[in-house]
Amino acid sequence: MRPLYHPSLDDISVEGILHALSDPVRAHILAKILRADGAQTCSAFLGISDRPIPKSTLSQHFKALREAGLIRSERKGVELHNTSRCQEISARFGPLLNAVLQAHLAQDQRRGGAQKARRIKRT
Amino acid sequence: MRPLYHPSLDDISVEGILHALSDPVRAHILAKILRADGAQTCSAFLGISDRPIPKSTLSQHFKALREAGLIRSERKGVELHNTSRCQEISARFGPLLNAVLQAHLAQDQRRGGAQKARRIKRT
DNA sequence: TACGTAAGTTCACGTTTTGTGAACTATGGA
DNA sequence: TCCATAGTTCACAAAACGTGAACTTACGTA
Repeated sequence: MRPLYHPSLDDISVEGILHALSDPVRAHILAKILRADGAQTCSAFLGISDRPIPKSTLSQHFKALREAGLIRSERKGVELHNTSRCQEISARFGPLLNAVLQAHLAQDQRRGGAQKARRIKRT
Repeated sequence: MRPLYHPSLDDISVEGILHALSDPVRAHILAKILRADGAQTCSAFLGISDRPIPKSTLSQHFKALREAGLIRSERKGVELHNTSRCQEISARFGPLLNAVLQAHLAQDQRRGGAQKARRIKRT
């Protein structure tokens, strides 16, 4: 297993962030990590969407978020502990991240996803 | 030639906007259209990047922006007049668009692209 | 009317990216 | 030592992207 790559702050790009968050599943993942008190494991997200996400796909999503600089992942035993890098990001990119997350959230609520959003929040 | 498709406000999505603007060329195009007083034609952007962009590629970029709901294009004779839909978008999506454009701009300036940004501004 | 030209679009096709099942690699118990 | 669990890697099919070449449309100009 390769070591986990995390870009330095300087290597994080606006286009990378936007691309990573242009996928609603990834946006959900980040939002939930951000909301959580402690770290979140990958498998906590297997049922995040209405259709179940395969493990391999989920793994790629985490890799995408990590390599875009949005999360930090540490191996703890058999699992991965994911925390957000939102603070660093916001310090460098200003209101970008909040605006994006907030827009996704508002959209979820606008859509019938009122139920879905609540379910995710609870989980 | 097919008619130009413009999504209604309700059909515009956060993920669509982010995906469209995760390409720096498209972000530049939108920024310039927004800055311009009147409408902008497509061919005004042939030299927007350091390497010249082929016409066909440019055409696809405009289509992407249009179908994401970010610009409105009207045929005027032989050319296309493109204007931004940023006002509508901001009314619905709040600070999202400004944050994204601002982040791109700041990044351009941070990079050696200080020159490039100035050149584009002038054009 | 018939040409020529300029602005975009469409098509075809090679390249890249994405999603996913299957096989694999840790790690932590019993 | 064996098993289960978490996540990764691989291989490959499907989708998205970039671009040259051919095409369409509109506008002169003769």
